[in-house]
Amino acid sequence: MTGFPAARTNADSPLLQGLNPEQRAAVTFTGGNVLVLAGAGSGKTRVLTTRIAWLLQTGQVSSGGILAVTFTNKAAREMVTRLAAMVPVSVRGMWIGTFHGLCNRMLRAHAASVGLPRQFQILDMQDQLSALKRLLKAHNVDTELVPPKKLQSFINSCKEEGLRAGDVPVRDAESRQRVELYQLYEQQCMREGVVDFGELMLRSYELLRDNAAVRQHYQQRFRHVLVDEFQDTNRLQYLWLRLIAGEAGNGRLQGTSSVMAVGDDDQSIYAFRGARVGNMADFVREFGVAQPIKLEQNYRSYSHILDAANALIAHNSQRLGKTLRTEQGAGEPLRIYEAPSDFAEAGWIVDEVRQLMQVDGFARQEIAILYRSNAQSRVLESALISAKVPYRIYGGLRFFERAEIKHALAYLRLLENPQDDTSFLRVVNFPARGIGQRSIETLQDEAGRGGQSLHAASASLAGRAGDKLRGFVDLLDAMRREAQGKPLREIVSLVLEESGLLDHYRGEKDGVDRVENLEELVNAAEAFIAQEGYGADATALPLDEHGVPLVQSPASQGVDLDAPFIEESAGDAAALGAVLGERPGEPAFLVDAETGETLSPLGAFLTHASLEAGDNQAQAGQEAIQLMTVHASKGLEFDAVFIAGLEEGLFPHYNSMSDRDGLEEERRLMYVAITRARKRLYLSHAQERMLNGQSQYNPPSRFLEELPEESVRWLTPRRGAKGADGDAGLGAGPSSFWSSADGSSSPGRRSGAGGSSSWQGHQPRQSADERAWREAASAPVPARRQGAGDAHGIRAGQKVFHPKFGEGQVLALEGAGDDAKAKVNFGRHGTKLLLLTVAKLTVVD
DNA sequence: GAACTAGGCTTTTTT
DNA sequence: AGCCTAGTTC
Repeated sequence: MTGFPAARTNADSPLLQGLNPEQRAAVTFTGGNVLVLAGAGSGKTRVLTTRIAWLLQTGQVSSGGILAVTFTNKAAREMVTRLAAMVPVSVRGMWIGTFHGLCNRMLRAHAASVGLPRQFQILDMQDQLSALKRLLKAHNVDTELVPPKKLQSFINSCKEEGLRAGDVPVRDAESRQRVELYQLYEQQCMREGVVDFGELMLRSYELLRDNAAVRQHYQQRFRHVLVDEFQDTNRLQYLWLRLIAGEAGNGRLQGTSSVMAVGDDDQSIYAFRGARVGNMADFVREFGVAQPIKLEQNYRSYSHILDAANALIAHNSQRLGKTLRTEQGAGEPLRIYEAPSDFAEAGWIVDEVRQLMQVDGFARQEIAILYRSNAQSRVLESALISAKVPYRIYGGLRFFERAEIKHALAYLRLLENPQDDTSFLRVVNFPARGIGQRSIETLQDEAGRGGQSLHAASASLAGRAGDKLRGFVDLLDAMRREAQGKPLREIVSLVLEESGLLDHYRGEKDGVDRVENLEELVNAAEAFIAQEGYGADATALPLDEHGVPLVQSPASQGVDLDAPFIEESAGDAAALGAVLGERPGEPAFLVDAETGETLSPLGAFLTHASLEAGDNQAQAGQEAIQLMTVHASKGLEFDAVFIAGLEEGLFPHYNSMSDRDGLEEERRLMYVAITRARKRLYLSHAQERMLNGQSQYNPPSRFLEELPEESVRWLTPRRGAKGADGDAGLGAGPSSFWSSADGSSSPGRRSGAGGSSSWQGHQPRQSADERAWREAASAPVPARRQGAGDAHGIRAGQKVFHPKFGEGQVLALEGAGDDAKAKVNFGRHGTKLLLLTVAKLTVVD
């Protein structure tokens, strides 16, 4: 590969300006494969993107020879953006994406060779679970004995290890059954033309392993492979990389390409989903890494924060070894606060947040509150709401995972692939069209007999059920016909209307948000088209979710492949079967030369929806405090960070405390949390916490003990020391608990530094809230009256409490004995007629 | 088929 | 406590 403007050698390239010696060594490494141990905040992404830019600029590789793999779409996007800003080369032609995104791309290009229909759909976890439930039902397997979720994680972990059902050893009847179900599930997926996430990876691996031509093609194409977050790779991903990097079949590595694996063993926090830190050591051995490069210079945090992180992680026994250092000053020590309750903890955090903003001038979006589990966000949220501090919460349902969106996507998938039974079942009776369980079971039996899809079987069903089912199928077929040739936006629109989804939600009293989301889906479709270049310009290349063309344009194949700054076109497509088809007046399609099948804009959009579930919060970009789990915070950084709920059992979590590996992963999680902070770090724990509906009294996290004395400051007397907190300990009953919680919110309690302004106005607010809280928490005492016996301590006009609907007023009573009912107005929840023998009603005095 | 209730479950999460 | 599923009743 020649032709780049004279390969400038190292030192004078502007790209290398400002890099420290280790970073520079990594960027310019030329000795084959290398492992980069990149500590938190050590400029890892910069090194990765600069290396790609440097490789291109020095003419060592053309853009088509680059393969860069990340774990999240966000990371891939970031890499593309930064790279585009760095070098004037088109990022098209480079393979930059997530493992799954790239595997998807590979499978689409070779669909016929891997035995998949070109328009195969991708199952997300939800879809997979419902497919499994259906399978279990069809085979009369007791879900008590084989919980669907267990089966799901079994299958997924098999795939993560690279194991097909036939490869899994069988020991006893139970494991035999699981393996059989794995096999049956696979058959079901193939029949329906769907693949799960693990399958994308596994099938792509098998393609490379079993098809020498394909393997050699990609091996020769990718001269440089870069892997981000290498500590999070699972076994299969490792094997996949080995093949890509030049392993010949089962033989040894031949080293056709150079691999740079970048990772940090101390930040490995995904073992629970198959990540294998051991891949780092294996990589060093099998890929012949002479000397790992360590990036230990931290550009993010003050030294108190780093000292704390280093001291904490030193408690782990299994490490490759690495110590972060910084040239920034000491900064302030970490502040540790003990609150009497989770409620008080939230109150304290909000006060500190306000002080950070008002007194210290921190920007809102530069403050993050981190916690171990999502359940903890509630208290924090309510404290922020009452203090009127805008916040943004990560996690939870994402756009494409919302029920109404999944429904709409199911209709769209059925247009694309009528065999998709999971989607069929999802919407066959939604909105309700009189097709009940019985009809569906009959249909499933019929389909099972003929080995047909539900769609196909509908034609041969007799009776009223058959008519109704045919009505549904006709509707789908009509929509499909109508969608023919229309732009994606209109297809989505017409499906929303004609499926009856919009009408359904418009008629629902809480349907406003859902209607809005559905309308948003139309916009998302349009944005997808605009961004990906479909349709609008028939000569544009179809792009995948990272703005990379799915295949090369035939027109570009005549271009000098080595010309500088020209879109690379290595021609996998031409070489291996896929060509870009363009028809006058129609959007570009991806065409499989072997089968002639096409991937339409709709197909591409559906793939996009599966692979990238979208943001979870609508109000992105707004200036707000950031709330998220520690897991979600990985890769981010903030000026000020709060880590809440540092209690034994919560962080470290119970389920991880029993073995050393689990505990060490928790400690790495804590390490990740600490290293998110640039300037300030606040740690807190509560003596009492409501968890799963009951109070828990947990001692402070052991991780607090593992921090160096010099770098922390306790704002409250350290546990064990005598102090004002003594009264709220373990033995405290409900009443003393609440009084102690109240006590904590009095300004006088605070031993930390000033900032009194943020304290004003806090006290009354919290007391009011706490009163409401207390009422809600103490009101229901279901044991007090249940059953018919004294059913009628209840009279009209009384105030009652219902565990679900809250407080309400009894409007009327009717019936008697076991049939006695009360009509109760629950305000916000409306008026309900409740059977007194059943409903858990309590009289409120 | 729809509405409602009872009962079980509950770490983290991306693709 | 809150969410989801299964079961019951109208």
